[in-house]
Amino acid sequence: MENQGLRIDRIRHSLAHLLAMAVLKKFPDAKLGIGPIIENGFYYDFVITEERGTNADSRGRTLSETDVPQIEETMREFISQNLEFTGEKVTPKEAKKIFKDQPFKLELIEDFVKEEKELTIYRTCPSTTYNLQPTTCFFDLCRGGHVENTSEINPDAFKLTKIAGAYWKGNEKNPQLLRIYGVAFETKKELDAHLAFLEEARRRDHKRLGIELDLFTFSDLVGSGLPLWTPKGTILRNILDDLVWKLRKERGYQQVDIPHIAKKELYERSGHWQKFGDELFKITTREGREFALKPMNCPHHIQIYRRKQFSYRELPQRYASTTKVYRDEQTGELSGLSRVRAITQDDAHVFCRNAQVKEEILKIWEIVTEFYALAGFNLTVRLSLHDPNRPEEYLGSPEIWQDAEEKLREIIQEKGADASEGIGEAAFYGPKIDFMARDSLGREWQVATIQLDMNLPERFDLTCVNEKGEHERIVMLHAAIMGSIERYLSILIEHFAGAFPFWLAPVQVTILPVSEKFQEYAKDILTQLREADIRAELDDSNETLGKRIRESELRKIPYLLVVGEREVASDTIAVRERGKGDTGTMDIDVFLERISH
RNA sequence: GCCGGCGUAGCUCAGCGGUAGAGCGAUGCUUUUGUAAAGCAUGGGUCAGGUGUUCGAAUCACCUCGCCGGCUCCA
Repeated sequence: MENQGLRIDRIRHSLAHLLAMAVLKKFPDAKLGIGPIIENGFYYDFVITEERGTNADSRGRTLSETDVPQIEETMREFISQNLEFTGEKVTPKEAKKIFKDQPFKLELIEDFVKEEKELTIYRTCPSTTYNLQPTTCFFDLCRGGHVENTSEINPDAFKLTKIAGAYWKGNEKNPQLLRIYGVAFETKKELDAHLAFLEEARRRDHKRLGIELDLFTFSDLVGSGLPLWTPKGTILRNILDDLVWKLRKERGYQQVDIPHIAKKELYERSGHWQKFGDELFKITTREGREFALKPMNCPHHIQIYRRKQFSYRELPQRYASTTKVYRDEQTGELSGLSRVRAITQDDAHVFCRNAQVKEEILKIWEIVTEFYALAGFNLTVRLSLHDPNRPEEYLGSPEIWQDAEEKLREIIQEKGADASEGIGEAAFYGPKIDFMARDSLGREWQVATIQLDMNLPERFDLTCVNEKGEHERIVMLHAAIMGSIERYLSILIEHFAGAFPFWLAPVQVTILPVSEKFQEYAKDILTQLREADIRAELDDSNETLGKRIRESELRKIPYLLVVGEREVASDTIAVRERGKGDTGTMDIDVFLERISH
């Protein structure tokens, strides 16, 4: 019996070869990159140039979307020919001969020789002949892992999905290749399920839903990556932020407020000027002084701490600000709310003694757990460590790092959390405990983060006066609960498909009078709801009741209250719940009671 | 930033060398509505912006801006 996972991998790998064959059939001069398997499928990289005419301005023909169905069809033809994949070991010389027209393959051969790896070449020989060098067979440099015969591949269980650019060997200094992606499964049923998942993800896309639900907008004049928040969207932001603040306040945090720019010198001292480089939005004043929009809040909070000499008795000092940071992301990296240039962080910094670190981290951990439980997220934990092979990317000595990382590891152990460890995932000033949330579609997102920082206190000489009257070095904790409100909202919108739970819905209740005659009663209900702090609206527009119900359902309002003759007579409301239809008539007090928990 | 695909009314889109269209939304009137779309009428566009080609450009070319999918990056 074959292992399921291996079998599907072999199918995907084989399809990558067939993809290359199909592309070569259409573009015999295509240069091949690599074609590995990936999650749910495979891809293959190519350079495709086809001379078109001989005049001076002839341009290389490149593959376009319209070629994809044809390539897919060719792949199916190959599958139906019951082709075999046969591998044999070759010498570098033999390999180079076979791939003499394939510069990328030649480079790989060189790499393999350097690494003293064995060279294997796989051969597939389709019955339809076409111009493949050196014979009609297709050869690929490959360590194996194919199906034995294409008859093992279900021709209806794969699909080419998209074309994209990709750098050779993933390095942006290398030439860019054309990458064709495909998805593949053992059965058509699995493929259909996957395509349905993609469709569902597309349906929930926050960029689409956010505009539809009128939560945010973008303006070409304001600029890309700079979302503008509408009244409804702002309600969402404030609800979330208030919640975080409430949890923080209970644990001794204090709000502080800071400007959005600072002098170059601040960021030089913190290390951000060097570390962020081109990502800083820089400003030169008329007097020629250099400022930057803040890329992080820690240096500002640090300066608040530095305003006076603290006694150990006054520690920890816990400062929180919900404020924006600005990063000049490359335009191609921007995407909806997930990746923006103006990022609202719910940022806090704890200045404390070494011995207080554990307790403070546990407090933040509590906030994180409580906050995410509200949206129904289960969190997983990752300990993000520095990469010892790239010391130039981090501040501070190896000893400091080891110490800090060990401390976090202990806390995670004590919490009994099942944490993974991510080498190279640390911040440049310290290791982190990161929290990941799994959304309703099963996708994982990094959300909250707790960072232990022993470096910035060093750089800014942060101390307290201890029991002996000495200046004692303190440590800093960076704690963001949502991380970025923009990003967290993008996750929430998709998680709930825009149907926010009652506590979060920008509009919680819409009142629908059956006709104009019941407007007064409806207004009376509206007042009562608003007095009870319910975010309620009245829809008395001149439309049929059915139409107004439809519109409110599409706006994903949690409750609709229909009031007409019967309700006026009995001083009640008819309650319709989102997605559930009419749930009956009740007194308004009963309704208020019902929604209060 | 790079590769590819796009940009037409508030939204979704058609038109693709002969001078601007539909549905929804908006506005007005009629209707006074009982749980997912009442009827009629009206308005609405420097066809993203710019420069060319052409007798003529939404349509073709080039540049800029913006969006989407990837790549690179994400402290």
